[in-house]
Amino acid sequence: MAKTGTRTKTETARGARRTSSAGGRSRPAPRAPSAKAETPYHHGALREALLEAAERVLERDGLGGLTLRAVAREAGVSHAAPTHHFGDLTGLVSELAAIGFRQFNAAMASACNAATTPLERMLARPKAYVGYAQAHPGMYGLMFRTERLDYSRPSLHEAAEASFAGLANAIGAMRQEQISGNALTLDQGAAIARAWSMVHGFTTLLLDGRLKDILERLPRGTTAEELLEAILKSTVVGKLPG
Amino acid sequence: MAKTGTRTKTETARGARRTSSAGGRSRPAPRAPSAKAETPYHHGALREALLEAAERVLERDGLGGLTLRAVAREAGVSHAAPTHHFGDLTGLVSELAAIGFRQFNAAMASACNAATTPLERMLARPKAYVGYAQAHPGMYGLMFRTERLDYSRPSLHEAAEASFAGLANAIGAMRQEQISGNALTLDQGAAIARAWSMVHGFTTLLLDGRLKDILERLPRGTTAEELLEAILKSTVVGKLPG
DNA sequence: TATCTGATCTTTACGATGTAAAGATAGAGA
DNA sequence: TCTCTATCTTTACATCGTAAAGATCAGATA
Repeated sequence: MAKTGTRTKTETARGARRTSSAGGRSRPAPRAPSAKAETPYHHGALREALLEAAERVLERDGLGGLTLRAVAREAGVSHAAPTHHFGDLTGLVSELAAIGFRQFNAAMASACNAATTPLERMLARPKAYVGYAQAHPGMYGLMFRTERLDYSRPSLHEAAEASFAGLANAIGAMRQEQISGNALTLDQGAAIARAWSMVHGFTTLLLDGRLKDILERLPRGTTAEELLEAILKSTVVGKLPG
Repeated sequence: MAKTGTRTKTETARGARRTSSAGGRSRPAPRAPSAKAETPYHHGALREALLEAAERVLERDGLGGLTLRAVAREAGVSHAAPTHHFGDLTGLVSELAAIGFRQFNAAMASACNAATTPLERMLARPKAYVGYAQAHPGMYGLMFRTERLDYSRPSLHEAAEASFAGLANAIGAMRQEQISGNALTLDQGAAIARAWSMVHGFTTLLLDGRLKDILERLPRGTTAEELLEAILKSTVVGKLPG
């Protein structure tokens, strides 16, 4: 998609760069954490810097703004630099999505650990799911909306797999069953797919603003979180263990 | 996204014009159906032809292939012709999405009408929902995945609104309540959001291939439809009226 | 120490896209 | 017949992804 923005800056913002001039330039270990200052010659840690830049661009300008060239600009390198580290846009996007999945998994795990009562244990995970998506809508869109993901990349495959495993285990715990990785009964599969579908669907619709109609018709001031909780409770009624 | 395809054809394929698609394209008033290879001067019904071309491109090449220029090529007109009818890509995409919503609503309505037993009545709508998405994955992606939709366009707004109204009514019927358009109780809102979230989430995950893991672990040969049915029945257990 | 080598980054180039603006064309009315 | 206007085509430009060739630096080697 061609950007129609007003920016007309010359592509290679080499002005900020700094030619070696400062003869000393001893940069043994990659970059002291002294932020910008000296732009390094070979940078030293471009890969990580590009991923961080990409996340900033994503959350600032949305999925449509996440381009190879925009990321390169954000990181202050030439537009072709990312290619060397990620191959192509799909590569960068996939690595960023892997980071997203890891953040996502960590958020759910920590929420589960913080839960104490059975009811809390039941609600913690889905609430963390939606909460992460609300806090990082760009990342969530990257993980679940983009078509440009390459799941054959080990990092992405593993992170996404871990996400699924966490879900399956949570459902298994709720049903007081051991869910083995191998086979599932139709009942088990339905329980997993149902939980995932509902939370993922809710999140997608919420981020797309499609639940606004419903929220506005609810008693004054009802939040999305309250709606989610009502859904979860009605779904799970009478199924609390113990 | 720059296409990296092999095509090198000159943009304005003014030679191959006419006779291409056997797909009807009746063109009412202008041009007697003499079927001579004459390319029409002003075409006469470009707007409709472009929308039909767009749907073909979408289902053939996916969301990423749906570009203004590709649609213009498919319709055999210059690349800038669509602009006059739709303003920009968002305009064309939004009008096409409106068509999709109308098809979608019609599919669900007819499925509901065909249902006879209470159980069928309960399953007909969600099954038609998923069925439409499976039959028209490109269209469904256009309606629910694209960010380039302009809901301020009356045609799109109305079609999407009708879709929501149908859902709300169905839930109301299931709960044997009259759901007025104005206000909703938390219970009602939760029921509507829950149903929509679940079916939409299931559809999205299914189209994205994310349910493959589950399906493969289920008893040999279990289809997505059977999984959906299991989900629906487990959700609705003991709530059938009558 | 001086040079070579490979990895990293920059330049340059090309075809693709969306969109704006100006030119051409034909159907409808004067 | 002539002009007007909506429709369609050409031309132009900024941006995008990506390939390929040039520049630069870190570390190994001689």
